[in-house]
Amino acid sequence: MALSWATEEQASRSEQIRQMTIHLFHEKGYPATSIRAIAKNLDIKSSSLYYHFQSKQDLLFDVLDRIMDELIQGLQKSVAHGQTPEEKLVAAIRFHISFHTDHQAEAFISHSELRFLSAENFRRIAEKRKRYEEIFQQVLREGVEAGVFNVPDVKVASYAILLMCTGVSSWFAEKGRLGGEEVARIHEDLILRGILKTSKGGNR
Amino acid sequence: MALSWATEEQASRSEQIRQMTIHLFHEKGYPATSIRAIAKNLDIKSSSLYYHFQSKQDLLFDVLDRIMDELIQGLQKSVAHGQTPEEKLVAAIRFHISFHTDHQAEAFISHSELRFLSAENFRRIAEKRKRYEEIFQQVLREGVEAGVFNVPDVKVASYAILLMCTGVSSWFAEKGRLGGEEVARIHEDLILRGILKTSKGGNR
DNA sequence: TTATCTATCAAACGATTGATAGGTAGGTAG
DNA sequence: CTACCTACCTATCAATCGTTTGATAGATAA
Repeated sequence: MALSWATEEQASRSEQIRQMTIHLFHEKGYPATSIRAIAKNLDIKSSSLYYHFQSKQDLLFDVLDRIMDELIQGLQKSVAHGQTPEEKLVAAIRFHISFHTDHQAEAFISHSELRFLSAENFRRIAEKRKRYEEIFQQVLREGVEAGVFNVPDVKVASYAILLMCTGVSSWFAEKGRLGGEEVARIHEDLILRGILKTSKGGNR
Repeated sequence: MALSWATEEQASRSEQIRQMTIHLFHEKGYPATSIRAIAKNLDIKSSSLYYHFQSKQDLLFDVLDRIMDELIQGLQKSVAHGQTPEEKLVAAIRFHISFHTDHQAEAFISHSELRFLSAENFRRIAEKRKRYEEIFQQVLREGVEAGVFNVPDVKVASYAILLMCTGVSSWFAEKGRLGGEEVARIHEDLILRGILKTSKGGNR
């Protein structure tokens, strides 16, 4: 059902619109991206977009909502693979960073364009973001209760970790000096050494 | 000379415009903030703004340029107070976070509105951003050379640290559970324990 | 064949955008 | 008094905005 189009060899027009929207929102942001610009890049007229989406706001919400679903689903799946809190945290960090290196545009707009959502749409997306953050916070809490993590404030720590990794999407370059895996490893080390009670992560 | 207005009891009109611009850019961003909206909030007409600034782009650059100057100047001054690399890093983190909690709007737009600068203006601001980052990287490099920091990649580490703290401006609430100093202390601990060779930062 | 659905188009709507031109009240300087 | 400067104003410009309307060619279904 959901995402079934992703496996088809040819993306539907709706999906083409979503991809182009993500691309342009990443470049210029929601207010500076006109409906006409999205249409022009797909070689159709702006009025044709309204056959697929009700409004520009509707398009923004649709795109962000799907990104949040991908994020939540991926994170849940990654964390489920780990047994100990430490393993779960590493899996979570690894997923979070790889998403931000592999889907830079999606990751970027998933927080940069939040303020352009209508009040009601913002509420719905914010709720999903909270769900995403709570998965991280749950892992941290488990580690604290198990006595392996030294975290004075779970909420602040989760924000610090998330934002550190989220920021990767703003500077990471596909063709850059480092690959996504190396970047992920460096962040894992930094975070683990920062919160583990027994200092394990040496120089690898 | 510069910033002399800041000490006057009554801000000049130019400064009023800058402050209102920062406020509105923070709320809505550059493209969604009209010249008329800025003027209306100051009870003048939009055409009057053009007496003080040449263009909307000029206003954006002026605002961002001054923020970057404040950041660089403040960071240099803070770091100069420290003797050891560790002291310098703590001072840098403390300044960076306090700026992001005390001047949330300025800090936020100093990275969120970068993409709306013209090519030439972007070049100039990006250069100042680089100068700012290089101060952090220099401190880290000193710590590595002195053998007290364990940092596999100075550039990535500096980004991780900066972005973690920069992100504070996106969630920190003046009236929230934690004050700016507590937030700063938590981040200091996390970072120091993450990069120090001898694990000092215990639970304070 | 006839009817309906899909996906597009041209044309136009009022509203808003950044910016400019020209004018003017009030203060300052010679 | 005269000349100039400061800081605003009114009025207007072309361009662009999101959106709506009505029409249409082609595919699908009865």
